[in-house]
Amino acid sequence: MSKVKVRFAPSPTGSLHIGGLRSALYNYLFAKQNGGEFLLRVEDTDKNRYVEGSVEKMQESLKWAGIEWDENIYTQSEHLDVYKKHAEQLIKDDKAYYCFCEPERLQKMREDQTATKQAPMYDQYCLKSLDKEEINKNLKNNCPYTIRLRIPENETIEFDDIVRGKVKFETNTIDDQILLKSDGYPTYHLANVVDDHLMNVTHVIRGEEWLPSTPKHILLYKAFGWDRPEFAHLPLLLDTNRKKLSKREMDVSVEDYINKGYIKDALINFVAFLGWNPGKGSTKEIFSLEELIKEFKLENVHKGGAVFDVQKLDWLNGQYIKNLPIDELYKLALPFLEQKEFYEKPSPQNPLPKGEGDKKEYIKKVLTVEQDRLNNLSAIGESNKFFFQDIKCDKKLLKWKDMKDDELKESLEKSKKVLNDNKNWTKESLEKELLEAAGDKRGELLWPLRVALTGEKKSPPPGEVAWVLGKDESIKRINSALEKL
RNA sequence: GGCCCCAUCGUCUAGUGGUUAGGACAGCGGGUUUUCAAUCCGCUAACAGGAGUUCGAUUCUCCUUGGGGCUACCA
Repeated sequence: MSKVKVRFAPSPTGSLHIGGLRSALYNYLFAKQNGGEFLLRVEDTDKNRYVEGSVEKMQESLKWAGIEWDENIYTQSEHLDVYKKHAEQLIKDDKAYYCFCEPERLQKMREDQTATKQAPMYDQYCLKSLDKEEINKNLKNNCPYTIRLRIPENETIEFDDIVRGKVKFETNTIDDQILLKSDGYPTYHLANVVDDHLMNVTHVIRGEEWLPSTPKHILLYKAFGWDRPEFAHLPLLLDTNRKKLSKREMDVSVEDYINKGYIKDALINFVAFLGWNPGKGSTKEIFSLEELIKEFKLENVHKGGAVFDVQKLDWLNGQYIKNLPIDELYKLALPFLEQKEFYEKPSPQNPLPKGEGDKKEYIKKVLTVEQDRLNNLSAIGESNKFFFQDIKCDKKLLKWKDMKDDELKESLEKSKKVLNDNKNWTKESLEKELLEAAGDKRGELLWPLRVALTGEKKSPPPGEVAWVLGKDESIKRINSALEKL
C-alpha cells in the first residue's frame, strides 16, 4: 500500500467550523498513526462566497488546536488551468459535454419538475439537441458555457465506505453534474477529484453531507481512468434539535470557543469523542492528542450523528483546567483576566502588587485558589474579584449587625479557630476594630486571606471592609485557600 | 417529492445470540462544607414499533415509524 495521504479541504467562507475541526482532527489522527501525511487544501472555487482573511483565520484555529499540516497549503484558485484542461479532456473522451443553457432556463426547468413532483434533473438538452456545428458556433461566439459530466445510464455505483460499509447508488438518479462553471472555475466535484488524484490522496475522510456526491466522484475517477481513493464519511455534528450544526442555533466556529475560554486539549478531546470512542469497554474519557493518535480507529467511527453537548464540554474543560500546571494556567488565563473590567484599576486599596514579578506571583496564587472551581478560562476572577479590587464598604452587606449576640459569638468562635485569632471579640470591639468592617459574617475572613496573598501584615484600615463579594462567596474556599498558601 | 444514510438512558456512548444492558455529562437526593463551587456517596433514566430466523433476540434479516443529509454554474 502506498503511503497514507489525507487532506483537510475547507472552503474559505468564514472561520473554522467546529465540525471542520473534527474532520481535520480525524484526518490528522489517521495520518499520524499511519505515518502518513496530512495536507491542507483551500477550496476557494466559489468567488461569491469567498471571505477575505478566512484562510488565515482557519490556519490560526488549526494551529491553536495543535493540528499541524505537512507541505504547503494548496490553493485551488491558483490552478484554474489544470481543472479546465482536465474538463476539456473529458469532452474529448466523450465523458463530458458543453452546456449553454442559461441559468433562467435551468431554474424554470427545475421549478416545473418540482411542481409535477419529479426529481429535479438536467434534461440533457445540450447533450441531445446540439450538434457539433452549433456547439462550435456557440464557442466561437463566446457564448457562456459550462461543462457537464455525462452520467452513464442504468449503472449501479457501489463502494465500500470505511465507516458506513457498502453504499449503492443508481446512476439514473444522478444529475449531469456541472464540472466547470461559466466563469472558468471548477465546481467542488471536479477540483476535488482532480486534486485528490494529483496530490496522491489515499483516503478521503470528510463529512456525511458528501456521501450523495461520492458516486459522481467515483464516476469522475472512472472517466479519467484513475484509481480512486478510499472513502470515509463522518457522521454529522448536530445541534440540540438534531439538525446539522448551524450558526443560527449556537456558536459553531472554533474561534468562538477559543474566545469563550475553552482550552485546546479539552475541545480536541471533546470533539474527538463526538462520533468515536475507544470501545472495548473502555471508560476512559480523557485523552491527550498523543493518546488519540494511538487509540483512534477510523473503523470505530459511528454512523449516527452526534449532538454537540456544551455541558459535557464544560465539564471536560474543567477537568483539563484542574490538571493544568499553575504556570500553564497563568499563561492561558492572563489574557482573559486582562480583559476584565475589575482587573488592575489603580487605587491605594488595590491589592495587586506593582512590580511585574510580584504581580505575576500574586496572580498565580489567586489562580491556585481558583483552579479547582474553574470550568472556563473566561470566568477567571469573576467570583474572586476582591483579589483585584478595592475593598469597599458595602453597607447593604453589613448583616452581622443584625445578628443576635449568641449567633455572632458562635460565628466568631469558628472564625477565631480558623484564623488562630485569640482576640476576644465582642459586638462592640468588632465594630470598633473594623468599624464598618466586618460586613457580612464572612467579611472578617477575607481580609486575612488578602493579607496572606499580598503579604501586607496589617489589619483592615478603619472604614474599610474586607468584603466586596456577592453573597455566593464561600468560606470553604477561603479556608482551603489559606491552607494552600 | 426523489435518492442516500442513520436508530441503546435527555446527551455522548459501551456491550452481547442468554448481562441485574455498563460508563460519562446533565438531573435529583445525601455526606462534607457556618452559604456557593469543588469533592465523595447514592438515585432516576435507554435497547422506536412489528414480523421473521432461533431453544432464546437489544444483538441477525425484512417491513414500518422516526430522525438526518443531499437534491445549485455552494462547498
